[in-house]
Amino acid sequence: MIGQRVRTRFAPSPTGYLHVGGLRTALYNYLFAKKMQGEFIIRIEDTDQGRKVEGAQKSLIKTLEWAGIVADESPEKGGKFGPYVQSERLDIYAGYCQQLLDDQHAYYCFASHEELEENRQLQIKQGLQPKYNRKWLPEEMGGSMPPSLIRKKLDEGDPYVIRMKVPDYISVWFEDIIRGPVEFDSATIDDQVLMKSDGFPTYHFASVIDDHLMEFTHIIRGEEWLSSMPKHLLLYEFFGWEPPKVAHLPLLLNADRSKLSKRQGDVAVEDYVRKGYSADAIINFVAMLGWNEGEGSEQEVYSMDQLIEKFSLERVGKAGAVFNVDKLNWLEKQYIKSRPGEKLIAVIKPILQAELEQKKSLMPIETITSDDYLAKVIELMRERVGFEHEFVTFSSYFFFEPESYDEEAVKKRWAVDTSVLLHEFTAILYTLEEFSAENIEAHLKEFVAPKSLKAAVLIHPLRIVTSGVSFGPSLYHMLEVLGKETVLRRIQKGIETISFQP
RNA sequence: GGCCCCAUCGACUAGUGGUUAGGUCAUCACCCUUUCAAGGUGGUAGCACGGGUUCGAAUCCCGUUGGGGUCACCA
Repeated sequence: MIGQRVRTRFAPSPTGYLHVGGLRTALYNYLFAKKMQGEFIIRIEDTDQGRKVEGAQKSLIKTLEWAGIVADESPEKGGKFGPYVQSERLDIYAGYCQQLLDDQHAYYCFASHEELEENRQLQIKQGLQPKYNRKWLPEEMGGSMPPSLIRKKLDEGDPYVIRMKVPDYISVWFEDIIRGPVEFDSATIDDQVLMKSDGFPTYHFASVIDDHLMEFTHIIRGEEWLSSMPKHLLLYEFFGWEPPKVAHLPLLLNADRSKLSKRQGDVAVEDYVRKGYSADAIINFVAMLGWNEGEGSEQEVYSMDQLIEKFSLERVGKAGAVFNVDKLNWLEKQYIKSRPGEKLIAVIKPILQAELEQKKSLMPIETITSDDYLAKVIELMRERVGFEHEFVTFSSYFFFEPESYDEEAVKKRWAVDTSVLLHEFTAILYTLEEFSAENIEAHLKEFVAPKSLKAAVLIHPLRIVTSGVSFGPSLYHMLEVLGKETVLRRIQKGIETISFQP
């Protein structure tokens, strides 16, 4: 193992969407592998046929790739350690299970669900830890079940599971990269089922075998697996294999510090994608939930490449971290502010085009869908939006006529003489040869000065009639971008529909 | 309940025996400003508690409390 190339894996079960906690686990595995110039692999753990969801495997991988986490080996990509789907490796598990049976490290168990449940209830009632009572542990392994009876059941074809025999009176010890030494007493470890009655292995058995066969050097997974670590270690010992190094990540938490769950917000990466968060921000955010550069660094914004360069398991914290959307939102804004215009245009254009199929625009389509126009909108709006799609939805007046005028704004800014003033000023705008921000501003001030009025008496109404709302970018620049024709049309419409409310 | 893990501002965290306990988000105030943002300045706010060890503990040890995970033929 020394000097061996680092290999890590993310091993989700295809039961649905990708959980943000899963994304972070995948990310840390990926970052660590890449940092060490090693390999990152995706393996699908579909040993529970009942929970398998059609299409989940594909969407899981797709979402990871969307986030920039691309595997070196996976079910779709293949690799020399395949197959990478556990349901396609059944014969492998069967072989290793037989070996454990032969070596008396595992035994057949014919107990029914009812029997087990009854036993469990009894133990709980007695205040004991629910554990299998070893009724079917054979005589030759220290139990009380005669081989003949086991043989008979087997011959009759009764359904059975295969359990591992946890050694008595030993302690299992290991060193967690994040947590340090952890110790368990074997008395607290149950005789875990290795093979289910449907012939499929359990997670514990399959993952240990695959982790070994696929030559992973480091297992990085959530803390919820910490307590099943001793079972896995025992299996490695039974087989005489060297266990990989392990790191158990702290959990992601709800605001109330319970394990991050639905009910209290979105947990699926897909939910965040749908809301408009970018991969940059989500990766950055999730990376900082439990890891930091340390050494006095005050950097908050990291690219994937920077994360790879700086990541280390030693600097992963031990305590759970609350998934705080406020910080995510802030990060998203940071990325929007610094994202190159072309990239934003590429994202915005399809959104706009979809909108244009729903709604009619009075503006020239070729103009408003041009890169040139979109670039101008972006420059005016990039510090004012929280998501990329808001370039279209939040400031829709750059593409569509205002459908209404903000009532409160009108009430506050529309005076008795506003319509008249606007009408007069329109005449000036009409004559403008150069419809530029500077020119508009100069003429507006010129118009207003002799009347000893403040520019605000026109500025606010102009914003209302052209945008419909009371907030937005610099008015003059906004008018310039909208263009003379549109501005004149909207002023006219505004004067016609808005009336002074005393 | 047994076992295991964890514990610095509301949130994410820096800190590894000597710091006015630092940064970011959020929040508050002010500045900038036609609006909204962005930006700038400043503020509020934290070492869960109790014992040790030590000249000296956020830092080391023990305990308490609190939180979490896990105890399936689910992963």
